[in-house]
Amino acid sequence: MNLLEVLRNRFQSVLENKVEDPGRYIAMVLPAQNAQFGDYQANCAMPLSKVLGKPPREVAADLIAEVDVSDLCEPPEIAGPGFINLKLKTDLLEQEFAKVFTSERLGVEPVASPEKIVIDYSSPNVAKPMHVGHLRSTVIGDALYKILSFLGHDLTSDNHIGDWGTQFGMILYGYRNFVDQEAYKKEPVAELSRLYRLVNKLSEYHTTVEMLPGLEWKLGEAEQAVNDAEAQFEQDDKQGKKQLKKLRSDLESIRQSVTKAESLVAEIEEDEIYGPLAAAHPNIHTDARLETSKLHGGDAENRKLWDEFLPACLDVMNVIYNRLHIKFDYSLGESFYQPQLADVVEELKSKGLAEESQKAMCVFLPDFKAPFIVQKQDGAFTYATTDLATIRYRVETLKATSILYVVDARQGEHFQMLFGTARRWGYENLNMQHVSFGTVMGQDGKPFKTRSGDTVGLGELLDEAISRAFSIVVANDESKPNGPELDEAERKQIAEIVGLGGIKYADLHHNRESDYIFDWDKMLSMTGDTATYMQYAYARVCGIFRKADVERDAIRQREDVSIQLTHEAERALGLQLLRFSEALSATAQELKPNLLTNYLFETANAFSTFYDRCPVAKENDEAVRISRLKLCDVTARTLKQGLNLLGIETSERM
RNA sequence: GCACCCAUAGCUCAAUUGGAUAGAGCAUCGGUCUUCGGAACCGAAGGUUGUAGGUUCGAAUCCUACUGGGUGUACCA
Repeated sequence: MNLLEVLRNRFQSVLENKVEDPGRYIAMVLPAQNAQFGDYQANCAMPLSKVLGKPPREVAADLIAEVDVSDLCEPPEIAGPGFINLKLKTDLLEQEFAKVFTSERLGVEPVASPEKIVIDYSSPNVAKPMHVGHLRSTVIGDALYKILSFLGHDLTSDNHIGDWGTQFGMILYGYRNFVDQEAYKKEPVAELSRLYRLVNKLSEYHTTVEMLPGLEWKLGEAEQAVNDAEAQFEQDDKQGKKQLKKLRSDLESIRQSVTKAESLVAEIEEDEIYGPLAAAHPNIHTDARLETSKLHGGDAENRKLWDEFLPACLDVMNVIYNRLHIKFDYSLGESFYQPQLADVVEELKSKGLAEESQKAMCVFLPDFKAPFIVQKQDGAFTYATTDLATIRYRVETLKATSILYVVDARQGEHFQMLFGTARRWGYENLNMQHVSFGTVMGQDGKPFKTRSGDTVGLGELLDEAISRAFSIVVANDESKPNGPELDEAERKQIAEIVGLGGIKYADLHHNRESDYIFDWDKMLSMTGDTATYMQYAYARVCGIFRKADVERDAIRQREDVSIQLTHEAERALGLQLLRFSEALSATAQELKPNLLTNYLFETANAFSTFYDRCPVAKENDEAVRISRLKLCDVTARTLKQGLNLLGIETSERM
């Protein structure tokens, strides 16, 4: 049973007769902010006071009189301006706990109307090595997949791999001109990735050289503007001051771009290897694009190379996914939709949605100045086209009623336009949602650069996490009171669980919408609000059963002993465990895994307090002992289930 | 230029979407300590929620202006 829902239902039946729109008032029945106010609170009396024309405390008193919660709660109390504080009866908690105790699903009921949800996450680009940004999408997406599935929805995960874009042209060009066959044979993907970076660098060089005069001219203009403004500033007011400041900051940013451009150009030209290469390939930028359009146009040679490169790239990606224990139902990359793109554009044209503008085929949407380009001047399709084809496929073939995109916030505008176009195209009943997340920043507070290629590789990241976890596992094992308990293989396995859990948790426990600073030490820290803390709590519960030599199954048979939540810490833990379903609903509602991590942290916390205050195995009174063992059992199952839904594993020993 | 986002304790982040005294973790200081697993527990200190107004019973949250930062912005994905 979802306690919050039950309470809301009780309020609903009364509120329905009082106001037109009970919904918003019902939503004001909430978990208590502070334990001193009870377990739940209803905050609707204050806003209702206006509608009903009565003082809020009087409204609250009426509500209390009419809402029948006597079977659930102690008599409600009115506090402050009109808050209604609700404290659940302990014997209700005990009854409910008994139900959760015997429930496989820990009291979580499947949703009434399941949806068919396609969730799109990870979506790396085959040419570039995966980095922490992909990790964030992957980890959040996988957690949402698991949570929504557990709640009873029908989920399909789809890894929309970037395997058909401009970057492939660069690889093709690189392979044609610069490949080191030895290296390619040894480690094909590493070599391809080198080629990509090389071509990218050289073409960046040429575009920069082209841009530089324009930039320098702009710099001169900006300097002039600042000088003029300074001359005239003297008698000017705030307005002028502000303008000057603006001009100066413009100047500064242009100056920076010029410096950056100059140093890039100098770097290449002075380099013994890059310099001659750049000189020998003046048209690399357009030629690489040409390779892309040859591939798209069905060129046999390029297609053959593509067929050769792609499996190798996928293998490398799959190594990472396997290590993270993440699987996809589908991995339909951009190339999969390639044959459908022309048709999509035709359809858009025939429906009058797409029109030609500046030789490109565009969809113009009311709220946007920029067009949504579905076909470029040169006839090539864009990722907008692919994304539209993908929507059509997901709806018509996969039967999706809902599509979730776990993608970087920087693509927000793209998705708004995509959804806008899709709705006009005929998918107005489809629920499309951009599950946006913030940028992963470096220690300097600036976004991780992906182009320069000097980001932390995901493989190394996992290695580092696991090796740090290993030394902690060893240290802990060796300091156990009765000597070490784990052999080498167990230590390694636990280190992996702890290390990977640490990495995933670091991503999940932030509100996904905010940027966050990537920090090795925090990510892999083993204390505080971390996966380890909860994994450790789990291992301690298991330790109780093991040391006391009690089978958890045996405890489940003890129907003769009822649960008792007499001690303050027992009651707090019991109530917390009953809220699992509430936490999952909130997580699914907001698509925010951090709501679940918060819940689990609070649960582990409540357990640690209980564990400190209430003896379990040492307790002499058998009824109390069994009751506490039951609490321990549900704690263990809740932590394990909750962590698993986040893609984090547990171990009975650590 | 236009659009969107952000600013919360020394640091990293929360805040159930407008609720009561803004909470955690880290770091700091103090206590528990012959441990049912101390990777623990309890406590203290730390805040004019960027600034100034406004809306109302009530604002970190909504509105306006300002300051400082970020992102996107016609053919990369």
